[in-house]
Amino acid sequence: MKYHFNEIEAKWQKYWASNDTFKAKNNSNKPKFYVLDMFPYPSGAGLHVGHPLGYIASDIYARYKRHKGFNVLHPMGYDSFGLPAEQYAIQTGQHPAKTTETNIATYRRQMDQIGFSFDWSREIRTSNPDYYKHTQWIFSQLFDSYYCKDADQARPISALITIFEKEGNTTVNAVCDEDITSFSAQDWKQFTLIQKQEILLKYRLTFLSDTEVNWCPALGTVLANDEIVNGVSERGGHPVVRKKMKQWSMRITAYAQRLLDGLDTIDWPQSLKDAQTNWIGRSEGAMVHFKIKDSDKSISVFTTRPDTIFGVSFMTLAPEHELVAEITTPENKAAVEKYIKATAKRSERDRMADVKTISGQFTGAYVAHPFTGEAIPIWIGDYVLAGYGTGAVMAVPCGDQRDYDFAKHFAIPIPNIFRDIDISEHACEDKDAVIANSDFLDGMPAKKAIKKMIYELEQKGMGTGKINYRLRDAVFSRQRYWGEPFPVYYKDGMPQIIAKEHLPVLLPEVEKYLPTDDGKPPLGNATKWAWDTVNNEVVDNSQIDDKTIFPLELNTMPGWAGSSWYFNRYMDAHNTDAFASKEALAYWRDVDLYIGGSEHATGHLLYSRFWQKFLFDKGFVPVDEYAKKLINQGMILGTSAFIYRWEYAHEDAAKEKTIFVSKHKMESIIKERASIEKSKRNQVHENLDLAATTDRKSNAKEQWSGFTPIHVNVNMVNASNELDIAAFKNDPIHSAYQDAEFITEADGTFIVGREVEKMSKSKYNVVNPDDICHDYGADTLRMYEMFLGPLEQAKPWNTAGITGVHGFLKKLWKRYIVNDTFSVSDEEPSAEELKILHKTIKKVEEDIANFSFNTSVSTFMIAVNELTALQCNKRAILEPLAVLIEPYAPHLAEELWQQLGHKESIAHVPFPKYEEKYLVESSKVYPISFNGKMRFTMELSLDLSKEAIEKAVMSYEKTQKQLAGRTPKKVIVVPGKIVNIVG
RNA sequence: GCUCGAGUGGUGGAAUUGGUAGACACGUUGGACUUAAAAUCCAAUGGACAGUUAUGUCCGUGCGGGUUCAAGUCCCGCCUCGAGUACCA
Repeated sequence: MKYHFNEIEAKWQKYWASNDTFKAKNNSNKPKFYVLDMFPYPSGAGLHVGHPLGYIASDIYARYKRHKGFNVLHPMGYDSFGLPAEQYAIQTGQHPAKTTETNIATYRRQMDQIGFSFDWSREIRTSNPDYYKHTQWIFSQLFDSYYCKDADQARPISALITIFEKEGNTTVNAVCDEDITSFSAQDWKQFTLIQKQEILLKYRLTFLSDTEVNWCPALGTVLANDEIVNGVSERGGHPVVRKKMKQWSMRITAYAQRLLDGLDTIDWPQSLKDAQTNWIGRSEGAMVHFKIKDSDKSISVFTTRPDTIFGVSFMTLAPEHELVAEITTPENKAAVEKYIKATAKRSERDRMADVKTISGQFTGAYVAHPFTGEAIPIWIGDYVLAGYGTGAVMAVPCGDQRDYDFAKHFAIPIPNIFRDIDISEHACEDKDAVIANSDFLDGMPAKKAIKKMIYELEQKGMGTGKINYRLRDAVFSRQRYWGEPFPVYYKDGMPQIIAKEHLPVLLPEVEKYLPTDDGKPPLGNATKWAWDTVNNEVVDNSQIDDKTIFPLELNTMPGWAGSSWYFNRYMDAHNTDAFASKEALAYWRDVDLYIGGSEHATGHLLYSRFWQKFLFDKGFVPVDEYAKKLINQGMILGTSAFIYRWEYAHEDAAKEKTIFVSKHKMESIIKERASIEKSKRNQVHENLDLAATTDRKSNAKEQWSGFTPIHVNVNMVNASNELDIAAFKNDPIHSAYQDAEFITEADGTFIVGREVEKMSKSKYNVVNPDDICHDYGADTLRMYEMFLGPLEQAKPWNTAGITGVHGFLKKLWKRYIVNDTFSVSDEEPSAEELKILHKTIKKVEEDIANFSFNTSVSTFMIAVNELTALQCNKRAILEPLAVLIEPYAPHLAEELWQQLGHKESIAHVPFPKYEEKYLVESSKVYPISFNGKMRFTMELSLDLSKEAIEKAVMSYEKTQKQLAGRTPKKVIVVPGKIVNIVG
C-alpha cells in the first residue's frame, strides 16, 4: 500500500461532502469561531496558485479551531457581479449570468480538489436575486436615513421630517450637502411635495447629486479613481474624460470620524490601518473667510495653519472654483480663460503628477485681509484642487514651500512672520518656529498661536475652527448591466423607493449590453423596465403614464455593494425575510479571523466598515466593527519567462524574418556588439558569430537595433530555463512566429530570461493548482504553499522545492505503513519519543497563534526525521501526530486515522494536549563564550547555582586552554542560557 | 517627497523577551542499492586560511558609527529594493 494521494484525496473529499463534516450549526454548546476569506470574483481564467494561499491559511486555522472544540463557521461564496463578465457579454452576446455560472463551476472544482473545509451549504453569490434582494433593501434603508451629529448616528428620515415640521432646519445638526439653506417650520409647510423631496435628498445617507465623474465613453461607464491607471481605464485602456453626471452617492463622510476611531478597537495590520487613516485624511485647522474687495461675497479657505495668517501675500483658487468667472477683471479675462482651458485638458492625475512646473494666472481681483484689511491678490493655479477643502488656498509663502515657489516664480512678495528665521532660500515649515510681525500672535509658538487665532476669528465672525477630511462621498452608480438594479423609480423626476415586500427588483433582460445610442446606461435597452405602483411589479415601458406607472432607475450598483455586507449573510444564508435572523446575528456576531489581500485597504475594507456601522446604528447588527482580526496574505508572484527577438532592418524588407536568440547567446552578442560599436561606430551591421545562420552570413546588409523581450508561456519552459521550441511554435497564440528562427546556445538548448512579476494572464506566467494537485496531491500543495515563506510576505512562485514537501509526506506515511502493511505497535513510547511529540505540539500551537505556518511545516519535518531515526511506530505517538498534522494535510491525516482503526472523521477529534513534563530537562548544553565568541559547549546540570556553574566552567580543561594563563576580568553566567568569559 | 515594510549562504527561508547565526527544505557534490534509470537511503555543503587527522584561527546577517559581558535583533546616520500615497492647503 503506497501513498496513492490521488485516490486518498478523492475518497475523503467525497466523504466530507456526503457527511456534511464541516457544516456549522447556528446554535451549539461550543464557543463560536468565524473564519472568513475574502470571496473571489469568478474570472474566466480560473484559480491560480496565488488564490489558495490565503484560503489554505484560513483553512488550517479553521480546522485547528475545530480540534480545539469550537463551533467553526468557515464559509465561501462568490462576488459574482462585475465588469469582465459584462465585457465578455458585449463581445460574444453570452449572457453574463451564464459566463458567471461556468466560471463558478471551475472555481468550485478547483477549490474542492484542494480539500478546503468550507461549509458549502452557506454558499452565496452576490448576483443571485435571493442575495441582492437584501443589498437593495440595505440601499433603501440608507435612503430612509440621515446622520444626526448630536446623536452621532444614523436616524430615520421620518424623525427629520418631524423636526422640520416643528422647527424648520435651523436647529438640526446633521450631515448634509453644502448648499443647504435655512428654512422655518412655516416655510416647510408651504413647500411643495417636490421641494420637500429635494431638501430631504440633501440629508439622506444615499442621495442623488451632480458629480464630476470619470466618464469612459468606450466602456460607457463611470470609473472610480482607482479604476484609472495613467489616465486610461484599468480594464481595456480606454480614454477617460471628466464629465458632470447625476449620480447616486453614499454619504460615507458622515462616518469619517467613527471609521477612524474604530481602527483602535480592531486587530488589523498597522500598515492597513495607516492606509485607511491616510485615506480618511483628518486634519485640524480653521475655516477662514476672506471678503472679496468691491463685492459682498467672500472666499472661504481651509487652513491647518491659521496662525500664519499675517504671512498671507496672495490667494490661490483652483481654476474650476465657482467664483473665478465672477471675480476676474475684464483686462485679465482672456488670460484667465486661456489658463482654465489649458488646465481642463489635463487630467487630475496629470496635474498631480507634475510637481515641477509652476503655473498660474492673476485674476485682477483682491480680497481683504481679515485683520489688516490689506488687499490680497487672487490668483488661480492648478496646484490647487477643486475636490479638496474649499478649492481655495490662503498662500503663506514664508511657511509653505509650494506657496513659496509660486511667489518666487511670479515675483509676489514673501513677508517673513517667523522670529530669527532666514527665508531667503526656502520656506520654513517648522512647527516650533516662533511667530513674529503678527500683531497679537507675536512671540507665540505655532500650537498656542493656532488656538489664539481660532478664538479671534470666531470673535470677529471671520472664521471657525474646523476638522477637515480628505475622504469624499462615494459614488454609487455604475452605467453597467451586470450589477444590482436600484429599487428606485422616478416620479416627477424625484426618486421613489420600492418597498421591502416587493423586492427583489430583478435585473431585466436586454438585447445588448452596451449603452444605448442616446448615451443611456445598458438598462436603457430594456423594454420591460417600468414600475407599476398599483400592482407593484415591473411592467412594459409602453405603459408608463407617470400617474401610476413610472420609469425605473437605469444605473446599477457598483461592485462593492454586494461585498459590503456579505459576511453577515453567511450567518443565515437562506433567510428569505431578512439578510440574517436576529438569532443568527446574535450568535455569530462578528468575524473572528478575516484573511485577504491588502489591495482592498481603501476600497472594500473601508466601505464594508461603513455599511456595518450604519447597520449597527439601525440596530440590525449587534456590533459596529465586523472583523476583530485581519491578516493580509502576501501576493504570490509569477516568474515570467522571456525570449529575445532580434531587432533588425534588412535592406530587402521581404527577406526579414523573426529571429529569437537564446539568453546567453544574446548576452555575448550584446557584449561583442558593444566592442564593435567602439571601433566602427554607426556602421552597417556585419554579421556576428552566428555559425548556425548561414543565410545571415552571406547577406550582411542588416541594421541591428537591439533585442526585444517577449513573454513566453512559463508552462513551455522547464526547470533549467530551457524553452520547448516545438510547443512554442504549435501554440496558436504564437501563430505569427511559426516560421521564426531560433538561435540556440552552443549545446543546442534555448535558454529563456526570467523575471519576477505579478501573476497575470497577459504575462503568460500563470501557474494553476490543477497540475500540482494531479502530480503531487492537494496535501503537498497545501503544505508547500505554506512552506514558501511567511504568509504576509509577497513571494515568487517556484516549484523547485516541492519535492522536499512531497518527500516529507511520503516519509510520514512510512511511519504508519511499512512494506504495504499498516504496522503500528501498541508498545509504550519512550521518553525520547514523547519529548519529540510534545515539543512538536508546543511549537505548532505557537506557530498557528502567530500565523507562522511556514515554520510549522519545518517542525513537522523535524519531528518525522527524528521519529524515523528512532524507527518509532508507536500508536501513542503516531495517533496524536495525525491530529497535529490534520489542518495542514487533511486527506492524509484522515486516511491514517482510518488506518489507525477509527470509524469517525478526524475533523473534530480534540487536539493533543501539550504537557510540559515531557520536555523538562535535567541538563543543558551550555555555549561557553570568550569575549562574546562561542568556543565550545559544556553540558551542565540545570539545578546548579550561578556560582556552581562558574566554578565548573572555570575548572574545565578547555576553559584553561582558551585562557592560556590569563585571568578573566568577569564571568557572566545566565543560568539555562549562556556563559561568557570576559578578559 | 511622505508613510509603511524589507535587505541573512548558490536559492526559499529559520533564529519567540539581546544569549551557540544559517533550523527546515531546495540545489550541488560524493557514496550505497540497481544491468541501467527512476525511486529510496547515507554523507558533506557560509567563506578564507592552517593541519596527515583530531581540530584550530580569522571573516561573516546592505553600509558607517554607537550602546552592551554579548547585537541579525536595540540606538544614531546612510544606501538599496518593494508596497502604498501624493501639489491635501
